Amino acid sequence: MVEGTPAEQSRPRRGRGRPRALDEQRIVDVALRLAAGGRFEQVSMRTLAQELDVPVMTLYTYVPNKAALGQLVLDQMLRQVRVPEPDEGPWEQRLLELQRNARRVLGRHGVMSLSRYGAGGGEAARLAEGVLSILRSGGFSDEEAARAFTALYTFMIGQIEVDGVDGLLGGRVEQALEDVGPTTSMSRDALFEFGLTSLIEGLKRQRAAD
Amino acid sequence: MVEGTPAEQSRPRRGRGRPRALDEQRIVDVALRLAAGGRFEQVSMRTLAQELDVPVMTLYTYVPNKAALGQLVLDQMLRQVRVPEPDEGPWEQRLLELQRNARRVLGRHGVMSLSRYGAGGGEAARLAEGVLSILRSGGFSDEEAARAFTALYTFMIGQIEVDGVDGLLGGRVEQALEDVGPTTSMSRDALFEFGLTSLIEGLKRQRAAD
DNA sequence: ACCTGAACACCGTTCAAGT
DNA sequence: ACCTGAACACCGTTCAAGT
Repeated sequence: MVEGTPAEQSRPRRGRGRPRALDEQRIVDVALRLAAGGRFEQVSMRTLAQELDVPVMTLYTYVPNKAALGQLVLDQMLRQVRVPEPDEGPWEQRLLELQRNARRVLGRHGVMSLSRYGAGGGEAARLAEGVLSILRSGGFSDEEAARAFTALYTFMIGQIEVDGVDGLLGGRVEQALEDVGPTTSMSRDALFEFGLTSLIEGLKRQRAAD
Repeated sequence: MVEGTPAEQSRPRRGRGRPRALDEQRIVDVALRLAAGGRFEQVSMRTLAQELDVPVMTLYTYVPNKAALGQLVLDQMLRQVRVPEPDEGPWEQRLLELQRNARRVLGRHGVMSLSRYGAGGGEAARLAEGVLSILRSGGFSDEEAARAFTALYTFMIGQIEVDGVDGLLGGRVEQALEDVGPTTSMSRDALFEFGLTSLIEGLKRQRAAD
């Protein structure tokens, strides 16, 4: 799909057919950067264009609309999530590590409403397959693995959502939770580990019970 | 805080001081109705005003801004979530039932991005206290209960988020998940029960292990 | 006090015209 | 083909003026 012929590359400035001012990748990169610390929804096409020093409508030469751009950005984020290799420890640990990676990557860039941009690109499928194969290596049948996947996915979406609010509020979700009632000495990271460990433990029991 | 004097109530039509065309409750009710099947964010102040047959700016006499209205709407929704009484069965079952209730209520009205409107009103605190007291009755210490609460909260936020997308897409989340990989014969309701049961089971083990 | 029209500062995107 | 200015159909909210 890469089109650049040698001819084009050797004389980029003399181009008669006006050199493409932009490319999809650059748009996605800058969108990702602007979204950092906030939500992708908050980045407007106008702001993005301004940052790229280009009129707004030029963006639409490369991307059909904002939703499509969202999918590209999501895919780009997910690409950075590493799936642990089979030899990197027991399956529970690999599963934990994968989810840790995902949370870290999604947290580093601005968290977007993940569930809203759907599976879209191939990266989501890659990660899903990663989770499933770890579960299978842990003795889950296909059906059991699919069920467990859904539960893990739901928990992760919730975590990202909560982290997202945290980011927007400047680390004050604990405050909000305290206002509501419970207090714990655990950090947010520790609570994530705790919840995920508990869930994995529970899923293991359900499998054994089958 | 209710102000209505008998005098006012006995001659509502003759009011010299122009009868308040609206009240907060009516605005919240209609907002809740309009949000049904979608997201509260999608209901615009303009649409809401139109439905109430009132100029947009009149709304701002009763409500400072849309975010504040969101909190009122959220509180109104949470008010409908019943907390099971202590004599309604073992704690695991009561916990499951409470979460089921919450999901049903939040699903019936349009799901809003729950986490985005924060604790706000007293209803969130009421439900949190409900969950905590059930956990305590299950032998969790305060600290353990707080940790477990966070995990359950995270899972619930994720579920609501996923349900929300489901609603917007017309029940096609399964489709999206299938595209990504895993398939299961379970319904979404069954998967919710499965995930929650697993998590509760895991939390129980973590408590026992302490 | 309660109410409200006009206006402001934004959105994403369509459309027609430019090279 | 690639690019783009103007315009459209929206937002939430401020402000000043009305009763």
